[in-house]
Amino acid sequence: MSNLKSELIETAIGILESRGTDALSLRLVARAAGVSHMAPYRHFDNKTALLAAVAETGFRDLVSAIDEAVVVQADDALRSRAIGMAYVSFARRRPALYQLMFGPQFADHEQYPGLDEAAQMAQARCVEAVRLLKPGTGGSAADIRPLGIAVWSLVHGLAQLLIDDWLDLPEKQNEQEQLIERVLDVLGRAVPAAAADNNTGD
Amino acid sequence: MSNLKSELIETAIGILESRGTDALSLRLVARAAGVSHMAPYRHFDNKTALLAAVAETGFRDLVSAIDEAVVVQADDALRSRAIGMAYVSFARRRPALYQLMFGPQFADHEQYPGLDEAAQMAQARCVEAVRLLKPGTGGSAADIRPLGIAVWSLVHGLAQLLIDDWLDLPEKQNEQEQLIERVLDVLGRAVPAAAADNNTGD
DNA sequence: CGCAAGGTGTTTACAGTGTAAACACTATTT
DNA sequence: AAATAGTGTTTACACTGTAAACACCTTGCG
Repeated sequence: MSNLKSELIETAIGILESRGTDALSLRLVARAAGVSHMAPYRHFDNKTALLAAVAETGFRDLVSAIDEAVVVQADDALRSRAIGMAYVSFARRRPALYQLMFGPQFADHEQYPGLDEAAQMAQARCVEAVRLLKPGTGGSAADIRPLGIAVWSLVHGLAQLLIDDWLDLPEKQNEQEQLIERVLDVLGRAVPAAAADNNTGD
Repeated sequence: MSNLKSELIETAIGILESRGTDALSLRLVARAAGVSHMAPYRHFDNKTALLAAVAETGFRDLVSAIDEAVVVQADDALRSRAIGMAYVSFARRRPALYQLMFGPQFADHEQYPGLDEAAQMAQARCVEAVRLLKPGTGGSAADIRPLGIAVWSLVHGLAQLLIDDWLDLPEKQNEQEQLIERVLDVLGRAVPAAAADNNTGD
């Protein structure tokens, strides 16, 4: 059983979040973990594979954060909103990790099945946010797919724009959160409308 | 007047789009441009500054692509939709460039004012997409701000998810585009609803 | 028991990277 | 004519990811 593998992942996350993405070199991770700079290669094919493992635990943390935020809510509408807020909050709380998770390095998803699976779980939470708002029987899978994608896109895009500071936000933090809530609510109100559209359309 | 500066930018874009982000090293750009590997430093403070210039022309290209798609449309609703479609199409057509544009390297926006300005122009097109859908007098700036951010977030997030292949799309390309349209339309329908909400709310 | 095998770590080596420093040439200004 | 500023080059350095060869330690098996 190799203790070192998971220790490297945690060390990498620590460096990522304390010193930033640019400082995250394999050699530094190895040094910080107290091993030679080639030791990581016994547990990961290459640097990207280590980063993929980091990204995977990132996705699992994200899913946990969402689930924890959801269970304490009283009704479905609040639960749905909590998913979006928890998602964005996670990204803002751990920006470097979040960026890594969606970095372009893992283009070949076949190569990192664990990462892909963890990401799917995050996506599923967005679909869940839609389902919680849809009235009635829940509808067919085909119906909610565009809505689920829309929620994931909105929430992910907003997270990125916030992290990279493309939006100039109000200074006060509660105003920031209010603005974020309002952005998320745009979709929150759109979902029942779209669902009703589908019902009358058929 | 230095021909080399803009030539380096174009060369960099060429490498970026033909060989990918990982291959984009300063030294390769210099070699491809036929100069010594230190020549770029006469025109850019460092590698990031060159990348910022590349990103800036990327944003300008994006804005051009949107504007060209808009002018040929017949009415406001079509124009609004065309903005979103053109945005996403650009990202899919030039994925490496798009990723670079939103890369985390340019966190300090004070340092790259040209880039920031170009990005603001792209954001303005998203706000415009909202305005085209809002009925009546256009409302106050505060009203549309969450809507504009929502549009930019949705469109940007969708672009990223598409580029990095997180969504598993249908194979046929026209089905892909139909799905994308449906995702964008979720917000397209939400905007008038939200606007009406504001009107009745006051 | 002895010993082969495989897993885990090390040292050494190498090509490639971003960038600092010193130098050369050319055009412009005074 | 001389000083200056702009543009390019060569050289040097610390750092990176990774390949290769070697050492150790466990484990299974004859």
